[in-house]
Amino acid sequence: MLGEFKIMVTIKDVAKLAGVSVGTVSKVINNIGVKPRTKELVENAIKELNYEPNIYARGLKINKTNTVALILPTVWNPFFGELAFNIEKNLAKYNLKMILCNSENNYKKELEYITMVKQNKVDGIISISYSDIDSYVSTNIPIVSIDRFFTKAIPYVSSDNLKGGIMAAEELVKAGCKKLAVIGRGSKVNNSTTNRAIGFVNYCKDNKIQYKDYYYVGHTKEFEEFLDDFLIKNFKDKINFDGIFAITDEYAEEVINKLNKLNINVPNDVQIIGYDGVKSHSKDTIKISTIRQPLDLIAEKAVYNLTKLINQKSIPNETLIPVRFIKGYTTK
Amino acid sequence: MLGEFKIMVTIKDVAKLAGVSVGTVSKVINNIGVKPRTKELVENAIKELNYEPNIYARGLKINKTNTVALILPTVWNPFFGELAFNIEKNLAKYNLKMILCNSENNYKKELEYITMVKQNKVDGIISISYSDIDSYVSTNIPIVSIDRFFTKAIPYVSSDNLKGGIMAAEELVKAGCKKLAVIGRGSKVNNSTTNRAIGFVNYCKDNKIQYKDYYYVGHTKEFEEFLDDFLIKNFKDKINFDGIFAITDEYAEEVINKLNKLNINVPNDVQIIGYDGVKSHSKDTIKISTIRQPLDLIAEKAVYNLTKLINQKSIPNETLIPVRFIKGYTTK
DNA sequence: TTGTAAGCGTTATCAT
DNA sequence: ATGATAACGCTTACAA
Repeated sequence: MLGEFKIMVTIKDVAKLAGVSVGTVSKVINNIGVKPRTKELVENAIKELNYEPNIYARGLKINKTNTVALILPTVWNPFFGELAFNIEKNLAKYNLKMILCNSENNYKKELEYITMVKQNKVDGIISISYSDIDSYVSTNIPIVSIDRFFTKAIPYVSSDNLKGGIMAAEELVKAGCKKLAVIGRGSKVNNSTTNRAIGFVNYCKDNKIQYKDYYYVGHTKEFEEFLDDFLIKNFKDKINFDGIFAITDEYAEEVINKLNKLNINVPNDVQIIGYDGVKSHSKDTIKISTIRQPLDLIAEKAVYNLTKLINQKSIPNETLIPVRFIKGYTTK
Repeated sequence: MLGEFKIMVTIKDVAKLAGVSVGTVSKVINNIGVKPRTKELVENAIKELNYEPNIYARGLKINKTNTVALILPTVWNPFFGELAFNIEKNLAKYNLKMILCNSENNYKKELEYITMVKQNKVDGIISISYSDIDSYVSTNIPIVSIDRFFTKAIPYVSSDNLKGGIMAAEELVKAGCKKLAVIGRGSKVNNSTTNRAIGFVNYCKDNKIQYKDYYYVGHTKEFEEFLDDFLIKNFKDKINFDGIFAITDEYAEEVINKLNKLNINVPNDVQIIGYDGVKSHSKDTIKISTIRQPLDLIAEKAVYNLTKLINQKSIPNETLIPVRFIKGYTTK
């Protein structure tokens, strides 16, 4: 039965029982050349005593924790939930454990975890932060950012937002839309969403498609007004756009709900494409047409990059993961 | 700037700079009686050197990690996401970090984490497991279970399922229902859902209300058939029940969708109450009438109990958290 | 009140 | 191939 021994059994006990030295036991544990016969002896002793190496003693020597901190705004959210799930899964491949931190966008809590790296509590950090902590973060700790880049040279992994924006425009056009609009909100430090809008706009310009840009930089509260304004002005009496790219699925949903209230039918009057492709759980299906971020691949790459960093290898500063259009009911 | 020093600064360096002994520095760190003047000296040195105690060295001595493992099926799910969020939040109050493990109901992965307690990697465990790991778990490791109880004396925290079942019946009756049914699925080791059904049935019996029990013990796949069967038989030509208690919101949704396909209107023809009251994110609203599990309180209590356990204090084997009925659109 | 030093369990170096 | 031992950074008796 597990956990049966209150008293700790140490490498010394194993050595004594096996009739060898502690050094030899250590070698067996770490797979360093020992005679098969000796190895067997030691392994038997380990089994018999139910021995587990004490990770503190080991950590004190080799300065590794095999633990990584994941900092995100909150895991209570389908997007971050899916991401956290995938990060943990990928860390497990490297035998790394994940400490989870809900920063709730509080930069102090974020910094606390960065301190942990120095305390040797974690080997590295994967961070999704939209706070302005750039000036506190030094580049010589192993840290990988997801979804946004810092002003400093902290490597980041994100979906190919620019391409995603292009794709959204492309798909709306393919579906027959003639008058496009992009709507969404972003902060100064969040370039992910900005890039989506830029990609969209670029495509329209390059292909001479009529479009209007309603990308708003500022706070959530003001954006509500901004959004209402946009809808009233453009959909109350006439229908000014037949294709809308909402910068996130959340905004897409909001737009759809509000359009419904104005008696505008989606997708017949207006077609809508969102961004993210969030699923509430692994078997969930996507309803809104969207540009899906492959969170499994983003997680995989972020973890891979972090392990490189932990082992002092260099990695590219930017890693872009391709996105895909998923058709839902909001496009024809 | 954080993380600026590659070379580790130790307690010795602090002692030297402050002109005191390492013992004194240690005392300052651990708030043990030192002269104010000395304290100041040491604290200045700490600040100047940007010193952070090495948790491994400390852990080796005092055998504490200030880390707790949370084992759950998957964080990629609104219910567990909310729970994980709240657990982390409450652990933080005690200065405890949370290692997250998605077991995906794989008992081997669960056991791996239980081993970690022995390795001193974590101080304790909070586990939501529906696997049959009872025989592997010893009671002398600090572990608190959520939502189910083990055959062994492992303390658990859960919502008051029995009361919840009673409440569901009560509310359906209050809303005018005369012919009730409870439907849902449970496994042999999951007594949470079983208790909900029992509570429901008991209330009906006690109050002489017409009811039928469709609680199914077995696998998900078979249950699909079971559910279809139930609906066809009871709602295809006639309407046999006007009030249904679904053991979880998920099942409630399924029932509603399938009833819609049979052209049965909810709540006019049939009223439905679910269980859980899951929110996708903190600002989400509840749509289905439901018995809500207060995951914040469950988390709080689970963490509290675990800290007691870690400090060798005894705690009650069972902790029940009251539930509340939340009215949604599925009841009148 | 402060300093000294042993020891926590492991790894790694150096002999053997 | 194996054994003896120093060292990792800290806490904690105990001594001063």
